[in-house]
Amino acid sequence: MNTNPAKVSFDNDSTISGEITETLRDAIITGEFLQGSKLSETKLAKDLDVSRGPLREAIRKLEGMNLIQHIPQQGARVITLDTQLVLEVYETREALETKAASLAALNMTSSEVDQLHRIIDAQSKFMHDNSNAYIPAESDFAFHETLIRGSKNNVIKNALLHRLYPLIKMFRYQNSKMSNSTSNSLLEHRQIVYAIEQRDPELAAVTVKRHIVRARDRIKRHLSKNLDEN
Amino acid sequence: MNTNPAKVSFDNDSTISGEITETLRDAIITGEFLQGSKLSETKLAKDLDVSRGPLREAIRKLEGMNLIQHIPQQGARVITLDTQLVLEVYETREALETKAASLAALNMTSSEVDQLHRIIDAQSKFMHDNSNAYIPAESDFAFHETLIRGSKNNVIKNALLHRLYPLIKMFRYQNSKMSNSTSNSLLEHRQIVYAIEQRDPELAAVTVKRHIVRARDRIKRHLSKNLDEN
DNA sequence: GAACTTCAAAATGTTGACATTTATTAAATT
DNA sequence: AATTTAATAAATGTCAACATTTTGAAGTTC
Repeated sequence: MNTNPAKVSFDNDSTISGEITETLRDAIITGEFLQGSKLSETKLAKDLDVSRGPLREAIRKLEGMNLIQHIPQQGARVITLDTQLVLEVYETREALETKAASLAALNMTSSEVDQLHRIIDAQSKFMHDNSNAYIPAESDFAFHETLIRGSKNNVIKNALLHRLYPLIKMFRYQNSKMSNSTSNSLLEHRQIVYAIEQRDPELAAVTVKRHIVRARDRIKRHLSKNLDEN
Repeated sequence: MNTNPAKVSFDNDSTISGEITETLRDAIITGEFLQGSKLSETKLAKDLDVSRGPLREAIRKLEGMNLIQHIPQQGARVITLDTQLVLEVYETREALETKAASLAALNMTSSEVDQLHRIIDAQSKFMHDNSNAYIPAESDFAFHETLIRGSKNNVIKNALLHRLYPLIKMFRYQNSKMSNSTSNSLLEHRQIVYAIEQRDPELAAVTVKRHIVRARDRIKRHLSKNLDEN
Protein backbone atom coordinates (compact mmCIF):
# COMPACT_ATOMS: atom_id res chain seq x y z
CA MET A 1 0.00 0.00 0.00
CA ASN A 2 1.10 3.46 -0.77
CA THR A 3 1.30 5.90 2.12
CA ASN A 4 3.28 8.56 0.31
CA PRO A 5 1.48 11.82 1.07
CA ALA A 6 2.60 13.17 -2.25
CA LYS A 7 0.51 10.60 -4.06
CA VAL A 8 -2.59 12.12 -5.50
CA SER A 9 -3.96 8.76 -6.56
CA PHE A 10 -6.41 9.57 -9.28
CA ASP A 11 -4.93 7.92 -12.32
CA ASN A 12 -4.33 4.31 -13.09
CA ASP A 13 -2.89 4.59 -16.53
CA SER A 14 -0.76 1.71 -17.72
CA THR A 15 0.64 3.66 -20.66
CA ILE A 16 4.19 4.96 -20.49
CA SER A 17 2.89 8.49 -20.65
CA GLY A 18 0.67 7.80 -17.66
CA GLU A 19 3.43 6.08 -15.70
CA ILE A 20 5.98 8.83 -16.07
CA THR A 21 3.34 11.45 -15.36
CA GLU A 22 2.96 9.92 -11.90
CA THR A 23 6.70 9.59 -11.46
CA LEU A 24 7.37 13.18 -12.40
CA ARG A 25 4.43 14.46 -10.37
CA ASP A 26 5.77 12.80 -7.23
CA ALA A 27 9.30 14.00 -7.95
CA ILE A 28 8.03 17.56 -8.27
CA ILE A 29 5.77 17.44 -5.22
CA THR A 30 8.46 16.01 -2.98
CA GLY A 31 11.02 18.52 -4.18
CA GLU A 32 13.28 15.98 -5.84
CA PHE A 33 13.07 18.33 -8.80
CA LEU A 34 13.80 21.79 -7.48
CA GLN A 35 11.34 24.60 -7.97
CA GLY A 36 12.09 26.61 -11.07
CA SER A 37 14.47 24.00 -12.46
CA LYS A 38 14.44 23.16 -16.13
CA LEU A 39 12.99 19.84 -17.21
CA SER A 40 15.17 18.95 -20.16
CA GLU A 41 13.39 16.56 -22.48
CA THR A 42 16.57 14.99 -23.77
CA LYS A 43 18.00 14.41 -20.33
CA LEU A 44 14.75 13.24 -18.75
CA ALA A 45 14.07 10.84 -21.61
CA LYS A 46 17.47 9.25 -21.06
CA ASP A 47 17.07 9.11 -17.28
CA LEU A 48 13.60 7.55 -17.45
CA ASP A 49 14.57 5.41 -20.44
CA VAL A 50 11.65 6.45 -22.61
CA SER A 51 11.35 8.31 -25.85
CA ARG A 52 10.48 11.96 -25.96
CA GLY A 53 6.94 11.43 -27.28
CA PRO A 54 5.28 10.13 -24.11
CA LEU A 55 7.50 12.42 -22.07
CA ARG A 56 6.15 15.48 -23.84
CA GLU A 57 2.61 14.29 -23.20
CA ALA A 58 3.40 13.80 -19.54
CA ILE A 59 4.72 17.35 -19.40
CA ARG A 60 1.45 18.58 -20.90
CA LYS A 61 -0.51 16.69 -18.27
CA LEU A 62 1.62 18.12 -15.48
CA GLU A 63 1.01 21.55 -16.96
CA GLY A 64 -2.69 20.81 -16.51
CA MET A 65 -1.99 20.10 -12.83
CA ASN A 66 -0.27 23.48 -12.55
CA LEU A 67 2.96 21.77 -11.51
CA ILE A 68 4.88 22.79 -14.61
CA GLN A 69 5.13 25.91 -16.67
CA HIS A 70 5.84 25.36 -20.34
CA ILE A 71 6.95 28.03 -22.78
CA PRO A 72 7.01 27.18 -26.50
CA GLN A 73 10.51 26.90 -27.94
CA GLN A 74 11.95 27.26 -24.46
CA GLY A 75 10.88 24.19 -22.57
CA ALA A 76 9.34 23.27 -19.27
CA ARG A 77 10.21 24.38 -15.75
CA VAL A 78 9.01 23.24 -12.36
CA ILE A 79 6.56 25.78 -10.94
CA THR A 80 7.99 28.16 -8.37
CA LEU A 81 5.90 28.38 -5.21
CA ASP A 82 6.56 31.98 -4.33
CA THR A 83 4.51 33.74 -1.68
CA GLN A 84 2.08 35.26 -4.14
CA LEU A 85 1.28 31.97 -5.84
CA VAL A 86 0.71 30.10 -2.58
CA LEU A 87 -1.63 32.78 -1.26
CA GLU A 88 -3.49 32.85 -4.58
CA VAL A 89 -3.87 29.09 -4.44
CA TYR A 90 -5.39 29.31 -0.97
CA GLU A 91 -7.75 32.08 -2.06
CA THR A 92 -8.92 29.87 -4.90
CA ARG A 93 -9.21 26.90 -2.60
CA GLU A 94 -11.30 28.98 -0.22
CA ALA A 95 -13.74 29.85 -3.00
CA LEU A 96 -14.05 26.31 -4.32
CA GLU A 97 -13.95 24.25 -1.18
CA THR A 98 -16.44 26.51 0.59
CA LYS A 99 -18.88 25.79 -2.22
CA ALA A 100 -17.95 22.11 -2.12
CA ALA A 101 -18.83 22.03 1.56
CA SER A 102 -22.26 23.55 0.97
CA LEU A 103 -22.94 20.97 -1.66
CA ALA A 104 -21.58 18.17 0.49
CA ALA A 105 -24.02 19.13 3.23
CA LEU A 106 -26.78 18.57 0.71
CA ASN A 107 -25.45 15.64 -1.28
CA MET A 108 -23.14 13.53 0.86
CA THR A 109 -24.26 9.98 1.52
CA SER A 110 -24.42 8.77 5.08
CA SER A 111 -21.65 6.29 4.39
CA GLU A 112 -19.44 9.18 3.31
CA VAL A 113 -20.30 11.01 6.52
CA ASP A 114 -19.31 7.86 8.39
CA GLN A 115 -16.00 7.96 6.58
CA LEU A 116 -15.44 11.54 7.76
CA HIS A 117 -16.12 10.34 11.28
CA ARG A 118 -13.61 7.54 10.97
CA ILE A 119 -10.99 9.97 9.72
CA ILE A 120 -11.41 12.49 12.53
CA ASP A 121 -11.56 9.66 15.08
CA ALA A 122 -8.21 8.48 13.79
CA GLN A 123 -6.90 12.03 13.95
CA SER A 124 -8.16 12.35 17.51
CA LYS A 125 -6.49 9.08 18.49
CA PHE A 126 -3.25 10.08 16.84
CA MET A 127 -3.07 13.42 18.59
CA HIS A 128 -3.87 11.80 21.90
CA ASP A 129 -1.22 9.13 21.44
CA ASN A 130 1.37 11.65 20.36
CA SER A 131 0.55 14.34 22.92
CA ASN A 132 -0.84 17.05 20.68
CA ALA A 133 1.33 16.54 17.63
CA TYR A 134 0.13 17.87 14.33
CA ILE A 135 -2.40 15.99 12.27
CA PRO A 136 -0.52 13.87 9.71
CA ALA A 137 -0.71 15.42 6.26
CA GLU A 138 -2.13 12.24 4.66
CA SER A 139 -4.98 12.14 7.15
CA ASP A 140 -5.72 15.83 6.68
CA PHE A 141 -5.82 15.38 2.91
CA ALA A 142 -8.03 12.31 3.27
CA PHE A 143 -10.52 14.40 5.22
CA HIS A 144 -10.66 17.17 2.67
CA GLU A 145 -10.77 14.83 -0.30
CA THR A 146 -13.70 12.96 1.21
CA LEU A 147 -15.49 16.25 1.78
CA ILE A 148 -14.83 17.36 -1.79
CA ARG A 149 -16.01 14.10 -3.30
CA GLY A 150 -19.15 14.41 -1.20
CA SER A 151 -20.10 17.57 -3.09
CA LYS A 152 -21.02 15.38 -6.08
CA ASN A 153 -19.97 18.24 -8.35
CA ASN A 154 -17.37 16.80 -10.71
CA VAL A 155 -16.25 20.16 -12.05
CA ILE A 156 -15.43 21.49 -8.60
CA LYS A 157 -13.97 18.11 -7.67
CA ASN A 158 -11.59 18.09 -10.63
CA ALA A 159 -10.63 21.73 -10.17
CA LEU A 160 -9.71 21.05 -6.57
CA LEU A 161 -8.25 17.55 -6.64
CA HIS A 162 -6.53 17.65 -10.02
CA ARG A 163 -5.38 21.23 -10.35
CA LEU A 164 -5.17 22.81 -6.92
CA TYR A 165 -4.31 20.04 -4.49
CA PRO A 166 -1.12 19.04 -6.30
CA LEU A 167 0.18 22.54 -5.59
CA ILE A 168 -1.05 22.41 -2.00
CA LYS A 169 0.59 19.03 -1.47
CA MET A 170 3.79 20.32 -3.02
CA PHE A 171 3.82 23.30 -0.69
CA ARG A 172 3.07 21.33 2.45
CA TYR A 173 5.50 18.55 1.57
CA GLN A 174 8.30 21.03 1.09
CA ASN A 175 7.36 23.08 4.15
CA SER A 176 6.72 20.22 6.54
CA LYS A 177 8.55 22.08 9.27
CA MET A 178 5.72 24.57 9.29
CA SER A 179 2.93 24.26 11.84
CA ASN A 180 0.52 22.94 9.30
CA SER A 181 -2.35 21.61 11.30
CA THR A 182 -2.55 22.84 14.83
CA SER A 183 -4.57 21.06 17.47
CA ASN A 184 -7.28 23.55 16.58
CA SER A 185 -7.64 21.91 13.18
CA LEU A 186 -9.19 18.84 14.72
CA LEU A 187 -11.84 20.96 16.38
CA GLU A 188 -12.50 22.68 13.07
CA HIS A 189 -12.81 19.31 11.34
CA ARG A 190 -15.38 18.30 13.95
CA GLN A 191 -17.35 21.49 13.33
CA ILE A 192 -17.36 20.80 9.61
CA VAL A 193 -18.64 17.26 10.08
CA TYR A 194 -21.28 18.54 12.48
CA ALA A 195 -22.52 21.04 9.90
CA ILE A 196 -22.71 18.35 7.25
CA GLU A 197 -24.53 15.98 9.58
CA GLN A 198 -27.05 18.72 10.24
CA ARG A 199 -27.40 19.05 6.45
CA ASP A 200 -26.77 22.75 6.95
CA PRO A 201 -25.06 24.11 3.81
CA GLU A 202 -24.53 27.64 5.18
CA LEU A 203 -22.90 26.38 8.35
CA ALA A 204 -20.78 23.96 6.35
CA ALA A 205 -19.63 26.83 4.15
CA VAL A 206 -18.78 29.05 7.10
CA THR A 207 -16.83 26.41 8.98
CA VAL A 208 -14.83 25.35 5.93
CA LYS A 209 -14.18 28.95 4.99
CA ARG A 210 -12.79 29.73 8.41
CA HIS A 211 -10.70 26.55 8.35
CA ILE A 212 -9.07 27.53 5.09
CA VAL A 213 -8.68 31.21 5.90
CA ARG A 214 -6.89 30.26 9.09
CA ALA A 215 -4.57 27.94 7.21
CA ARG A 216 -3.88 30.75 4.75
CA ASP A 217 -3.14 33.17 7.58
CA ARG A 218 -0.72 30.72 9.16
CA ILE A 219 1.05 30.35 5.84
CA LYS A 220 1.17 34.09 5.35
CA ARG A 221 2.77 34.60 8.74
CA HIS A 222 5.16 31.74 8.15
CA LEU A 223 6.28 33.00 4.75
CA SER A 224 6.77 36.58 5.91
CA LYS A 225 9.13 35.28 8.59
CA ASN A 226 11.12 33.11 6.20
CA LEU A 227 11.72 35.39 3.25
CA ASP A 228 15.30 34.19 2.87
CA GLU A 229 15.43 30.42 3.22
CA ASN A 230 13.01 29.80 0.37
CA MET B 1 -9.72 41.66 -36.55
CA ASN B 2 -11.34 38.67 -35.00
CA THR B 3 -14.85 39.05 -33.68
CA ASN B 4 -15.61 35.39 -33.39
CA PRO B 5 -17.21 34.98 -29.96
CA ALA B 6 -15.78 31.51 -29.77
CA LYS B 7 -12.28 32.89 -29.69
CA VAL B 8 -10.79 32.71 -26.26
CA SER B 9 -7.71 34.64 -27.28
CA PHE B 10 -5.12 33.76 -24.74
CA ASP B 11 -2.48 31.95 -26.74
CA ASN B 12 -0.24 33.15 -29.48
CA ASP B 13 1.70 30.03 -30.22
CA SER B 14 3.34 29.77 -33.60
CA THR B 15 4.05 26.06 -33.25
CA ILE B 16 1.89 23.59 -35.15
CA SER B 17 0.68 22.18 -31.88
CA GLY B 18 -0.43 25.65 -30.82
CA GLU B 19 -2.06 26.42 -34.14
CA ILE B 20 -4.18 23.29 -34.30
CA THR B 21 -5.11 23.68 -30.64
CA GLU B 22 -6.79 26.95 -31.55
CA THR B 23 -8.37 25.46 -34.65
CA LEU B 24 -9.78 22.49 -32.80
CA ARG B 25 -10.91 24.61 -29.86
CA ASP B 26 -12.94 26.85 -32.14
CA ALA B 27 -14.35 23.88 -34.03
CA ILE B 28 -15.49 22.33 -30.76
CA ILE B 29 -16.91 25.54 -29.30
CA THR B 30 -18.89 26.37 -32.41
CA GLY B 31 -20.25 22.85 -32.68
CA GLU B 32 -18.50 22.04 -35.94
CA PHE B 33 -17.38 18.94 -34.08
CA LEU B 34 -20.48 17.45 -32.51
CA GLN B 35 -20.66 16.85 -28.80
CA GLY B 36 -19.62 13.33 -27.88
CA SER B 37 -18.10 12.66 -31.28
CA LYS B 38 -14.84 10.78 -31.57
CA LEU B 39 -11.73 12.72 -32.51
CA SER B 40 -9.82 10.19 -34.57
CA GLU B 41 -6.12 10.96 -34.59
CA THR B 42 -5.52 9.35 -37.95
CA LYS B 43 -8.40 11.15 -39.62
CA LEU B 44 -7.73 14.53 -38.00
CA ALA B 45 -4.04 14.38 -38.84
CA LYS B 46 -4.93 13.84 -42.49
CA ASP B 47 -7.58 16.57 -42.51
CA LEU B 48 -5.32 19.14 -40.86
CA ASP B 49 -2.30 17.90 -42.80
CA VAL B 50 -0.07 17.47 -39.76
CA SER B 51 1.53 14.48 -38.14
CA ARG B 52 0.03 12.84 -35.11
CA GLY B 53 2.66 14.14 -32.68
CA PRO B 54 1.54 17.77 -32.45
CA LEU B 55 -2.05 16.64 -32.78
CA ARG B 56 -1.78 14.50 -29.67
CA GLU B 57 -0.32 17.43 -27.79
CA ALA B 58 -3.18 19.64 -28.93
CA ILE B 59 -5.62 17.05 -27.65
CA ARG B 60 -3.88 17.11 -24.27
CA LYS B 61 -4.17 20.88 -24.16
CA LEU B 62 -7.85 20.76 -25.04
CA GLU B 63 -8.28 18.21 -22.29
CA GLY B 64 -6.86 20.84 -19.94
CA MET B 65 -9.56 23.23 -21.17
CA ASN B 66 -12.20 20.61 -20.34
CA LEU B 67 -13.32 20.55 -23.96
CA ILE B 68 -12.20 16.99 -24.58
CA GLN B 69 -12.34 13.78 -22.64
CA HIS B 70 -9.51 11.37 -23.30
CA ILE B 71 -9.47 7.75 -22.26
CA PRO B 72 -6.19 5.80 -22.61
CA GLN B 73 -6.28 3.20 -25.38
CA GLN B 74 -9.65 4.48 -26.46
CA GLY B 75 -9.11 7.95 -27.76
CA ALA B 76 -10.57 11.40 -27.37
CA ARG B 77 -14.16 12.58 -27.57
CA VAL B 78 -15.70 16.02 -27.61
CA ILE B 79 -17.20 16.78 -24.20
CA THR B 80 -20.96 16.34 -23.93
CA LEU B 81 -22.70 19.33 -22.39
CA ASP B 82 -25.50 17.51 -20.65
CA THR B 83 -27.68 19.27 -18.11
CA GLN B 84 -25.70 18.11 -15.13
CA LEU B 85 -22.37 19.30 -16.52
CA VAL B 86 -23.66 22.73 -17.48
CA LEU B 87 -25.21 23.28 -14.06
CA GLU B 88 -22.01 22.09 -12.38
CA VAL B 89 -20.01 24.50 -14.50
CA TYR B 90 -22.22 27.37 -13.42
CA GLU B 91 -21.95 26.36 -9.76
CA THR B 92 -18.19 26.40 -10.11
CA ARG B 93 -18.29 29.71 -11.92
CA GLU B 94 -20.41 31.14 -9.14
CA ALA B 95 -17.83 30.14 -6.54
CA LEU B 96 -14.85 31.46 -8.49
CA GLU B 97 -16.23 34.58 -10.07
CA THR B 98 -17.81 35.72 -6.81
CA LYS B 99 -14.40 35.61 -5.24
CA ALA B 100 -12.88 37.27 -8.30
CA ALA B 101 -15.37 40.13 -7.90
CA SER B 102 -14.42 40.68 -4.26
CA LEU B 103 -10.79 40.81 -5.23
CA ALA B 104 -11.49 43.05 -8.20
CA ALA B 105 -13.18 45.54 -5.89
CA LEU B 106 -9.94 45.68 -3.97
CA ASN B 107 -7.38 45.38 -6.73
CA MET B 108 -8.76 46.73 -9.98
CA THR B 109 -7.00 49.75 -11.43
CA SER B 110 -9.05 52.80 -12.29
CA SER B 111 -8.26 52.31 -15.95
CA GLU B 112 -9.76 48.82 -15.74
CA VAL B 113 -12.86 50.28 -14.11
CA ASP B 114 -13.02 52.74 -17.00
CA GLN B 115 -12.93 49.82 -19.37
CA LEU B 116 -15.90 48.25 -17.59
CA HIS B 117 -17.74 51.52 -18.05
CA ARG B 118 -16.95 51.62 -21.74
CA ILE B 119 -18.24 48.06 -22.12
CA ILE B 120 -21.56 48.64 -20.38
CA ASP B 121 -21.99 51.95 -22.22
CA ALA B 122 -21.63 50.06 -25.48
CA GLN B 123 -24.11 47.46 -24.21
CA SER B 124 -26.52 50.20 -23.26
CA LYS B 125 -26.21 51.81 -26.69
CA PHE B 126 -26.66 48.49 -28.44
CA MET B 127 -29.81 47.62 -26.55
CA HIS B 128 -31.23 51.07 -27.17
CA ASP B 129 -30.47 50.90 -30.88
CA ASN B 130 -31.93 47.41 -31.17
CA SER B 131 -34.99 47.97 -28.98
CA ASN B 132 -34.14 45.76 -26.04
CA ALA B 133 -32.38 42.95 -27.84
CA TYR B 134 -30.07 40.72 -25.89
CA ILE B 135 -26.55 41.80 -25.02
CA PRO B 136 -24.18 40.37 -27.66
CA ALA B 137 -22.25 37.41 -26.32
CA GLU B 138 -18.86 38.94 -27.17
CA SER B 139 -19.64 42.05 -25.19
CA ASP B 140 -20.93 40.07 -22.25
CA PHE B 141 -17.77 37.96 -22.23
CA ALA B 142 -15.62 41.08 -22.51
CA PHE B 143 -17.27 42.45 -19.38
CA HIS B 144 -16.70 39.32 -17.34
CA GLU B 145 -13.16 38.81 -18.58
CA THR B 146 -12.26 42.35 -17.61
CA LEU B 147 -13.73 41.79 -14.18
CA ILE B 148 -11.83 38.54 -13.76
CA ARG B 149 -8.53 40.05 -14.84
CA GLY B 150 -9.12 42.84 -12.35
CA SER B 151 -8.97 40.35 -9.49
CA LYS B 152 -5.21 40.15 -10.00
CA ASN B 153 -5.34 36.54 -8.85
CA ASN B 154 -3.74 34.49 -11.61
CA VAL B 155 -4.88 31.14 -10.25
CA ILE B 156 -8.53 32.18 -10.24
CA LYS B 157 -8.02 33.90 -13.57
CA ASN B 158 -6.63 30.80 -15.22
CA ALA B 159 -9.24 28.53 -13.66
CA LEU B 160 -11.99 30.73 -15.04
CA LEU B 161 -10.65 31.89 -18.39
CA HIS B 162 -8.75 28.78 -19.43
CA ARG B 163 -10.80 25.95 -17.99
CA LEU B 164 -14.33 27.13 -17.36
CA TYR B 165 -15.08 29.80 -19.93
CA PRO B 166 -14.35 27.56 -22.91
CA LEU B 167 -17.21 25.36 -21.73
CA ILE B 168 -19.44 28.35 -21.09
CA LYS B 169 -18.70 29.75 -24.55
CA MET B 170 -19.39 26.37 -26.08
CA PHE B 171 -22.73 26.15 -24.34
CA ARG B 172 -23.81 29.67 -25.23
CA TYR B 173 -22.60 29.41 -28.79
CA GLN B 174 -24.59 26.22 -29.33
CA ASN B 175 -27.64 27.53 -27.49
CA SER B 176 -27.74 31.00 -28.98
CA LYS B 177 -31.50 30.74 -29.39
CA MET B 178 -31.77 30.82 -25.62
CA SER B 179 -32.51 34.08 -23.83
CA ASN B 180 -28.96 34.47 -22.66
CA SER B 181 -28.75 37.98 -21.42
CA THR B 182 -32.03 39.62 -20.70
CA SER B 183 -32.39 43.38 -20.44
CA ASN B 184 -31.98 42.81 -16.73
CA SER B 185 -28.39 41.75 -17.29
CA LEU B 186 -27.38 45.28 -18.16
CA LEU B 187 -28.77 46.53 -14.86
CA GLU B 188 -26.88 43.80 -13.07
CA HIS B 189 -23.68 44.76 -14.87
CA ARG B 190 -24.20 48.32 -13.70
CA GLN B 191 -24.67 47.17 -10.13
CA ILE B 192 -21.45 45.19 -10.32
CA VAL B 193 -19.49 48.16 -11.63
CA TYR B 194 -21.00 50.34 -8.93
CA ALA B 195 -19.88 47.93 -6.22
CA ILE B 196 -16.37 47.85 -7.63
CA GLU B 197 -16.23 51.64 -7.89
CA GLN B 198 -17.23 51.82 -4.25
CA ARG B 199 -14.38 49.40 -3.53
CA ASP B 200 -16.91 47.29 -1.70
CA PRO B 201 -15.85 43.63 -1.93
CA GLU B 202 -18.93 42.24 -0.18
CA LEU B 203 -21.31 44.12 -2.43
CA ALA B 204 -19.32 43.10 -5.49
CA ALA B 205 -19.55 39.48 -4.39
CA VAL B 206 -23.29 39.66 -3.80
CA THR B 207 -24.07 41.35 -7.10
CA VAL B 208 -21.92 38.95 -9.13
CA LYS B 209 -23.31 35.98 -7.28
CA ARG B 210 -26.87 37.00 -8.05
CA HIS B 211 -25.95 37.67 -11.67
CA ILE B 212 -24.56 34.17 -12.11
CA VAL B 213 -27.25 32.39 -10.10
CA ARG B 214 -29.88 34.04 -12.28
CA ALA B 215 -28.09 32.95 -15.42
CA ARG B 216 -27.91 29.44 -14.02
CA ASP B 217 -31.64 29.48 -13.22
CA ARG B 218 -32.47 30.62 -16.75
CA ILE B 219 -30.39 27.79 -18.12
CA LYS B 220 -32.00 25.29 -15.79
CA ARG B 221 -35.47 26.32 -16.91
CA HIS B 222 -34.41 26.32 -20.54
CA LEU B 223 -32.89 22.86 -20.37
CA SER B 224 -35.83 21.32 -18.54
CA LYS B 225 -38.07 22.52 -21.37
CA ASN B 226 -35.85 21.20 -24.12
CA LEU B 227 -34.99 17.71 -22.96
CA ASP B 228 -35.38 16.29 -26.45
CA GLU B 229 -33.75 18.60 -28.97
CA ASN B 230 -30.32 18.42 -27.35
C1' DG C 1 -31.63 -16.32 -32.97
C1' DA C 2 -28.21 -15.09 -29.35
C1' DA C 3 -23.75 -15.54 -27.59
C1' DC C 4 -19.05 -16.75 -28.02
C1' DT C 5 -14.43 -17.22 -31.12
C1' DT C 6 -11.42 -15.97 -34.49
C1' DC C 7 -9.18 -13.09 -37.40
C1' DA C 8 -8.40 -8.90 -39.98
C1' DA C 9 -8.49 -3.99 -40.00
C1' DA C 10 -8.00 0.21 -37.81
C1' DA C 11 -6.71 2.98 -34.00
C1' DT C 12 -3.73 4.43 -30.29
C1' DG C 13 0.91 4.15 -28.14
C1' DT C 14 5.79 4.49 -28.92
C1' DT C 15 10.11 5.14 -31.11
C1' DG C 16 14.19 7.16 -33.50
C1' DA C 17 15.53 10.27 -37.02
C1' DC C 18 15.24 14.80 -39.06
C1' DA C 19 14.22 20.07 -38.99
C1' DT C 20 14.26 24.24 -36.90
C1' DT C 21 14.98 27.20 -33.26
C1' DT C 22 17.51 28.61 -29.22
C1' DA C 23 21.57 28.68 -26.31
C1' DT C 24 26.54 28.59 -25.90
C1' DT C 25 31.17 29.50 -26.94
C1' DA C 26 34.89 31.53 -29.35
C1' DA C 27 36.48 34.96 -32.36
C1' DA C 28 36.45 39.60 -33.87
C1' DT C 29 35.73 44.41 -33.44
C1' DT C 30 35.52 48.78 -31.00
C1' DA D 1 38.31 44.87 -21.38
C1' DA D 2 33.60 44.93 -22.94
C1' DT D 3 30.43 44.27 -26.55
C1' DT D 4 29.12 42.35 -30.83
C1' DT D 5 29.29 38.72 -34.32
C1' DA D 6 29.85 34.06 -36.08
C1' DA D 7 30.04 29.32 -35.65
C1' DT D 8 28.89 25.41 -33.12
C1' DA D 9 26.34 22.65 -29.92
C1' DA D 10 22.19 21.48 -27.83
C1' DA D 11 17.38 21.68 -27.24
C1' DT D 12 12.62 21.72 -28.78
C1' DG D 13 9.38 20.82 -32.65
C1' DT D 14 7.94 17.62 -36.16
C1' DC D 15 7.57 13.57 -38.87
C1' DA D 16 7.01 8.78 -40.57
C1' DA D 17 7.49 4.05 -39.40
C1' DC D 18 6.79 0.37 -36.07
C1' DA D 19 4.34 -1.98 -31.94
C1' DT D 20 0.54 -2.96 -29.39
C1' DT D 21 -4.16 -2.72 -28.29
C1' DT D 22 -8.83 -2.28 -29.48
C1' DT D 23 -12.62 -2.67 -32.55
C1' DG D 24 -15.70 -5.00 -35.51
C1' DA D 25 -17.07 -8.31 -38.79
C1' DA D 26 -17.34 -13.06 -40.15
C1' DG D 27 -17.99 -17.44 -38.75
C1' DT D 28 -19.17 -20.95 -35.37
C1' DT D 29 -21.55 -23.06 -31.54
C1' DC D 30 -25.32 -23.74 -28.41
